[in-house]
Amino acid sequence: MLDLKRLRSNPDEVRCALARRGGADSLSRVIELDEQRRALLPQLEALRAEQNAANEAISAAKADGQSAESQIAAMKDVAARAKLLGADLQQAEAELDGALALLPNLPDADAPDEDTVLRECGEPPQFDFEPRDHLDLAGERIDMERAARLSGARFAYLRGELVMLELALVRWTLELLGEHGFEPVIPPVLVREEALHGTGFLPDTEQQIYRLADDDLFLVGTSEVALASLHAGEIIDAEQLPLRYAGFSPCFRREAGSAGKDTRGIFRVHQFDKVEMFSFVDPDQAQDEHLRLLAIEEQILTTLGLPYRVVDIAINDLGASAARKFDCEAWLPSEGRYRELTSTSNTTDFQARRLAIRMRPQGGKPQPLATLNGTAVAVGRTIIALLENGQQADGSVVIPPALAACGAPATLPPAGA
RNA sequence: GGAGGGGUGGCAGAGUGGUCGAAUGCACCGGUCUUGAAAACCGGAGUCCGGUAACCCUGGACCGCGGGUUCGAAUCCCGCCCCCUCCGCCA
Repeated sequence: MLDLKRLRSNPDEVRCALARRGGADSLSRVIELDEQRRALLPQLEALRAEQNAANEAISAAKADGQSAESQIAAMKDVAARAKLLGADLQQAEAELDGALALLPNLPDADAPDEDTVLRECGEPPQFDFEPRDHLDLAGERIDMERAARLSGARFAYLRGELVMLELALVRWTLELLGEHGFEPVIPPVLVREEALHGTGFLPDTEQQIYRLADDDLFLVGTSEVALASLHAGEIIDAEQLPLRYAGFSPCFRREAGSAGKDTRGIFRVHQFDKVEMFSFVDPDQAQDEHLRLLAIEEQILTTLGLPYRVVDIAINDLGASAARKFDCEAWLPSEGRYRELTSTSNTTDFQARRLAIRMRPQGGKPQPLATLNGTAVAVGRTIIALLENGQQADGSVVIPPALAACGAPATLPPAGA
């Protein structure tokens, strides 16, 4: 949610910023509705003031044992007018809220118009054989045919050593994030609609979200939703910031509209596990924190020995809540190209405003804070990258030594062995 | 799932139609007193939306959330959310 006051006092600044992502038109509608609201509000408040004054007079009269019939009769009319005006105002506010909710966050001035590769790190492995893809390497340890029988397309059974690999990966990541000051969290994955509105996934991406109609609950596509809501409605002392959380949860995505895309394997599935970083910070620290999250993502990829590149995401692909976004894409030998593994967004005060999360500077007034999120490890895709980059001629896979300490096997035997 | 009870300011806790934004206590901040501290005493303090350039001032709103009744609602009525107790069920 954008700041109405800023929008009012600097409409041109906001319009220019929004124009970069094609949202300038809806801005005029918001301004119009805001003016409408502010025209109605004082009228209603004047009537209320009149009522409040009359209430005192009536109570005083009654206390003195006098009749207040004439005043009560007069106030009936005022009450009736206030009721009508109140209905108008309510309607105007509802329309304003609706229009405001449709406006995306203002992009960072540095966010590019086109995806921009910032750097490539690590060397894609050279094979003296034709590299296999992750499904071939995994064999029945990724069982999609049986999963399809159970649940339909884009589901998988993860089996055997790959389960141990996942658990080691998660454990290792949470420990690493702990060293960076992130508290581990396992959040609910079924949430109410407000949480999705608050994080900007609604009304932006409804077709991606599973809904349990009987219970009015939604399955989250990322623990970002639950972590952001952790402090919803709170005022946090500035000295307590930054607050950093590492959420571990399954994620659910309908993938409606991606028919035919990435249909082989577990690159794009309806359910996957993910460790997500989430930070609440002073707005002045938001850009630094964003770079910090990106650095951690890179540290993880580097330690896992995965070649990757960093992409500064184009404004049109930011999503409603992000002002700037960096993706890390890992090299996939079977495809001969980089594919998205992690993503980190600076959502500035956009989510904090919607969720009413504020900070209180020492002795000062509450003000919005900034929130940021970043993938630490998207387990499924990371397993893909580990399998494909660590593969040997015989189909076995060498697992990065860092994971051994958390219980991962040093090598995975070839499929079917 | 069944039966009851309850949601009031940072916390505890009064208030069942009228000068209630809300008693009282604790905690908090400032002051007086004191060599200093404690105690005592005095005072202050919430959030949001307008009027405003404005943290002064001023109008309005906020007693879980949303409606309704009424001249007037923390208080009465309806719906929803949440918490607690008992029974049943259950990983």
